Amino acid sequence: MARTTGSHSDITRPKIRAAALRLFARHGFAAVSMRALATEVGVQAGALYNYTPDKQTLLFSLLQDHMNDLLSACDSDPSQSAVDRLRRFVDFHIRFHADRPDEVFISYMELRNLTPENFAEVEALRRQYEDRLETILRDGAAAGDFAIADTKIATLAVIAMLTGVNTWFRAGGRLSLDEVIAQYWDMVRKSVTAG
Amino acid sequence: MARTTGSHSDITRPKIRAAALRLFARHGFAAVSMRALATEVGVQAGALYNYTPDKQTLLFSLLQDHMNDLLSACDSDPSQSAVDRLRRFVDFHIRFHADRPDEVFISYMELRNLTPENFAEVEALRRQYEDRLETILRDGAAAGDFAIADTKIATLAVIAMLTGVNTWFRAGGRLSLDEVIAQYWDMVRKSVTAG
DNA sequence: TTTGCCTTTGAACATGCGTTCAATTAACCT
DNA sequence: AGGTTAATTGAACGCATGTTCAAAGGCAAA
Repeated sequence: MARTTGSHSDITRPKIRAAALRLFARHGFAAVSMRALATEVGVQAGALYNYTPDKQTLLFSLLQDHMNDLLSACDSDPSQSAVDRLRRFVDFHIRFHADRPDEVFISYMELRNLTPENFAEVEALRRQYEDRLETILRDGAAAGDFAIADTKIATLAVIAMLTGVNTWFRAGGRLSLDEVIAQYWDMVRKSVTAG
Repeated sequence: MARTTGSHSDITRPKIRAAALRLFARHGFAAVSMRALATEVGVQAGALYNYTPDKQTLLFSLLQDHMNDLLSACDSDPSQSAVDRLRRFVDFHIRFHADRPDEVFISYMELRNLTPENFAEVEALRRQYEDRLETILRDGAAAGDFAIADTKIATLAVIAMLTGVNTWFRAGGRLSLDEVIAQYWDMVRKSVTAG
């Protein structure tokens, strides 16, 4: 056999990316062989190399696209008040991440499996995202809306807290996403406001 | 050659654990071969099997010991006020974790490389630790000291926030650990208090 | 000095890894 | 209908993997 009926790059390419996302998230990048990935897609291992030069580049591409999606979707309207922008950020962050558990998981767990060059690129994108939040906190502190000792620490603390939702939240669980967001917004708001 | 001069299980055993901790944290469990580990220790791969039945058990043992250390070190004196106990918890958590970056990293990253049985055991220990914090929050909420909508969420949010320190804190950096703890305590306290 | 235990070596085993490529065939264009 | 391109197969490459084990030799007690 050779080319199979119905085979087309427009079909196979997204299947490979989806399968890689799922398997990398479930078992870890190093633990997923190209043969296992190919089996999940329904092709032989050799066929994968029509779509990626190597395994490393496949991982990098997934992480890079995820970070770019994140930055594109995160609008920061500087005309609103810092409090409103922070509220929108919390809502956006939790919702966006809850929608993409595999991407988020991989983006945190598999960074060390990137080559130094690829790591630097993804890390720069992540820092851009953190800067969006830090800008909000700094603007709010300057305006007297927030009481924050160190905006860099507060940024990292808030992001860690929000991203933590992904470790336990499951749609259809005890709490709806709206309820979760409401409580996190309450805690975030109080944590950066004068007590 | 066979047995080497100076070889002794009291020396080799801790060397293996230390090397495994370091390498697993740096490269990930799946990416570290038994031969690479043996090289780091200074023995041949076969010698490792005097100290662990297999690679999986070595990982499990490291995680289990870490969680037991954590639970032993975390005293919870119920005679104090909830606010004091929470303050002590924040201080303890950040300090304990900052002292053991490799153990903490592995405990979060390599859970999925445990067999289901081993995973369940480690997970149970982790839940015990979370329960310590939740008890503090629930007591404080009952006493009217805290304003918390859902103590389970608040528990997870606070732990995620605190553990996030490990992703960026380095001794000798811009801020001392005391300064970091002070700011995190400020944020945690405000986040669970009526605003 | 001899005896027996403790520790390590080094080779071997079967299996799996990422990657390459000529051959093969489906899909598309004219 | 025929020719070109795109997609896939399946075998092969060299090398690394976790684990086992007989042989060897350091160590401590008698």
